[in-house]
Amino acid sequence: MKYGRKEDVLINPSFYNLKQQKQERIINAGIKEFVRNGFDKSSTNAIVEEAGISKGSLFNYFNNKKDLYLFLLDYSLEIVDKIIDDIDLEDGDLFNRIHKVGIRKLKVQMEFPHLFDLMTAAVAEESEDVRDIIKVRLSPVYRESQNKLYENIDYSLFREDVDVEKAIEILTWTMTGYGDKAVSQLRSFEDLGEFGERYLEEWERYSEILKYSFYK
Amino acid sequence: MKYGRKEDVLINPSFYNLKQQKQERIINAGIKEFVRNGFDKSSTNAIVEEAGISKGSLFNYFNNKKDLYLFLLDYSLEIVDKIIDDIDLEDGDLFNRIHKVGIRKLKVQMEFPHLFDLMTAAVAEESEDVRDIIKVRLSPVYRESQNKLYENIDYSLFREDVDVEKAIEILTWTMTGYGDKAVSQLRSFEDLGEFGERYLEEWERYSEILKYSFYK
DNA sequence: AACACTATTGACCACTACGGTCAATTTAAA
DNA sequence: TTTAAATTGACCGTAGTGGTCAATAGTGTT
Repeated sequence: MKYGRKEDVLINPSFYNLKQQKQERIINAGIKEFVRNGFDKSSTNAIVEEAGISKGSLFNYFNNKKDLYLFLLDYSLEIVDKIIDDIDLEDGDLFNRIHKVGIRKLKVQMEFPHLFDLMTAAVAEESEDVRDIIKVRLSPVYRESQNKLYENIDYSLFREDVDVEKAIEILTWTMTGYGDKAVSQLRSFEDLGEFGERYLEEWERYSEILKYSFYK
Repeated sequence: MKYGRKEDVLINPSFYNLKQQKQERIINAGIKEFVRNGFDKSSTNAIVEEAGISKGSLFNYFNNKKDLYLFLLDYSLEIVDKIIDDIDLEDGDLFNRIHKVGIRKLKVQMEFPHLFDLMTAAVAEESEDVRDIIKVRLSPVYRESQNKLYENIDYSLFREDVDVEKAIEILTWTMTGYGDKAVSQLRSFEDLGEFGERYLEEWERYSEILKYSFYK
């Protein structure tokens, strides 16, 4: 057989035959461990324990630790790609655009809480085993996302006396800041749907403050 | 001898006889490793390598890994305490107060780049060997710092239609955001003094934007 | 009930890195 | 030259690593 030999692919296709719930448990367990400890110091034992499967199963689905990592990275990048693709370039209002992206991100985070953290961790990853290939796979997505998120933005909506670049930075930092705060409070909520609504609603308050400050 | 037995103290006093430069190298190496990997996964081998001393020396100065960690934590907390004590309660302008604290923090970070990160990492530390004692030592300082930083602030300076609580959050997130950005750019500068000046100068730009937005 | 086939397990392997020790060596002081 | 103190790094028992694979459990077919 020329194509599809086991050595060529990251993953054993039988992984996709698992119940979706189990797939998600494995994906989340892997992401969580790699985010927390980086590639080298992450333990496959810890992953199987968190996922509630055996070591043998994990290494049945994935050839080795590295392939597992790369699968998770690709998995995350595809999701980001979809979000980027969905950006509506017609709407030049930065606050609208960020709000829409926020909704999409939130929905993903309900299923995969640390998925976006994996990408920021990957940027800082130092392990020689994966550093080079991370760069190859990550940088085009990064470039694209940065470009498209700010493409065709209507800067005339901003007040003339405000430094647009710095304003956008403040907006970004506020977003991540509020995101972190929300995640840290998430433990107390059981109904993630309700939490999501509250989250988006309260985000509007922050957004309004900055919009009032930065817009004409 | 009743007091000062080696078992009772975190540190062998001969550590203080070392040249200050060497002390700082050891402190920074330890902080860096513990911040990056947490207590359990931090390696004393990595620390001695980074510090440029031998394993025997490290365990001569400190009884064990745990005492080293606690020494570094206490060392950091004392510095934070000093900064808190220096807050001028007469000045009710939040922006002024934060600016002054920022200057103090910056000076510390010139000598100990990751010192404040050790405290935020300590909050999230999960190792059972140190988790309990961290809480005991950390929480009073945290409480004090939060209280005093916002004590006697003149809220009448804020516009009536702005949510002060959220405004302060935005200010905090902008501070940490810009701090992170600055640290990530720090590699390219050799003269830390000059960098510090630029840093504070540019911080003023962000501060002005928010001040203009939030104040009457 | 008996069979065939796949999915899943966890004991096990060779190996690496760990925290900590201490006899031997270097350095500094007297 | 002698003595004392500071520093080293080879070495120890232990624990945890990524990965394997014979054995077992589970499922569907006849």
